[in-house]
Amino acid sequence: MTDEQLASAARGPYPKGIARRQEILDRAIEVFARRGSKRTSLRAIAEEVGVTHAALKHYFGSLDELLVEVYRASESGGARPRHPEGATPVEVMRDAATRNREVPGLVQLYSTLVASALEEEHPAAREFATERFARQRETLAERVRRNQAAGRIRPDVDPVAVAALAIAASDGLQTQWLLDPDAPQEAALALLDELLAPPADPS
Amino acid sequence: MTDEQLASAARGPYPKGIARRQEILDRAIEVFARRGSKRTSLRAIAEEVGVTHAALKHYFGSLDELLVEVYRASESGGARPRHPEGATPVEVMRDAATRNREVPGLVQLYSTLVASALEEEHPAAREFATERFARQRETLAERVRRNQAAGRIRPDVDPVAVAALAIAASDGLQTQWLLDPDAPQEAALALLDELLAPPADPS
DNA sequence: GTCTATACGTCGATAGAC
DNA sequence: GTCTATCGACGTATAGAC
Repeated sequence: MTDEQLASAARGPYPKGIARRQEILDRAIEVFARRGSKRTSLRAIAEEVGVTHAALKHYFGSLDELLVEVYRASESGGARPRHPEGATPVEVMRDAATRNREVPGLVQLYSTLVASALEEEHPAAREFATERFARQRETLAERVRRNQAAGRIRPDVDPVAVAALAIAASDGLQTQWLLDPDAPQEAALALLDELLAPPADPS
Repeated sequence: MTDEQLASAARGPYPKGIARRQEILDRAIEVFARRGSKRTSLRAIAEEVGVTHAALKHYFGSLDELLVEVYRASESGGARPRHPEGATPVEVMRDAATRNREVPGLVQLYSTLVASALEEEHPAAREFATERFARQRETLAERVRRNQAAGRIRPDVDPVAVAALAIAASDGLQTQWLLDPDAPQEAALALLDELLAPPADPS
């Protein structure tokens, strides 16, 4: 089976199909953003988008795959802040968290995807989450190294451990904050940032 | 409506009913422990427990409530390590994480409950998660204060922020580790512990 | 290729018999 | 207190219209 045939089976490689798929995805994203955390079934999305649920299946293969695509698009859709080279990993996560707060239901969607990823019968969600965590750890670890070289993060900490910690903290604090807006999300992230800074040097 | 009537509607207040409920719950816990992260529907659980799904509903009200009860019991069921008064909050979370690893499916169950808690139509899960986070933050913050008084944690950090951070880190690192056993769970928690320790004092 | 119509099996929930 | 019967909704699968 060629790559083209594979792609065809899953989503249609031809201009018309690709465009249609994107069109449906755009509508779906809009529906999610408007709905907030409300219930989302394949059939409900299909109805709001204006097609049958079988059409969604045709383009996306499964509900999980559609949800992954919607999350990917929603996440990268907002205003991208372009962090300066030297921004702290925690600062990056904090900006992401702030942006997430603007999009209703996005954190819920993420949480659902991660929970599904932990169960065997959701391969699409699992692949998404595993890949995303791995890539995030890599990217952030590299940023830690840059910060260490610039003297902005203590040199005696393992970059990968810092990355994993920052991701975990960001994810966990967002859900705590969503359940209880009094939970100290910003304060806790700021705290982590300070803890990672090198000991004060009264040069 | 009296408390007794309320309890009756939900779970049966009379000795026989209570005993039966506990009996069913015990079987359900055993089923979960044996099954690992496998699929869990009200009907599947009922079949393995040896009753109909209607009976489960009678005693637990909803699938969510049953899952919450199973998680509560599984979590507190294992060997309780009784931490020394002076144990660090991170040490406490690390022990909990280690224990969780021994019970297949427990972290998945927790993750499912938290994800459900973020959606409006799961009040039982939401109440469970909100309460649990709040209580955990309180308990851990108190522990932070004790550690600060004893000079084991730097005095200049906010106890509640530390507690929220430790919980988030523990939760997030467990899911990262589950998706990728190479993810630095222990290392990241150890790192957080070190960061919270007071600056070395060469007395 | 794109999409609809239709059907299958399972789900959580509910009503009423016993 | 526990069952059977039934409900509407779900994700998925497939045949075939165009």
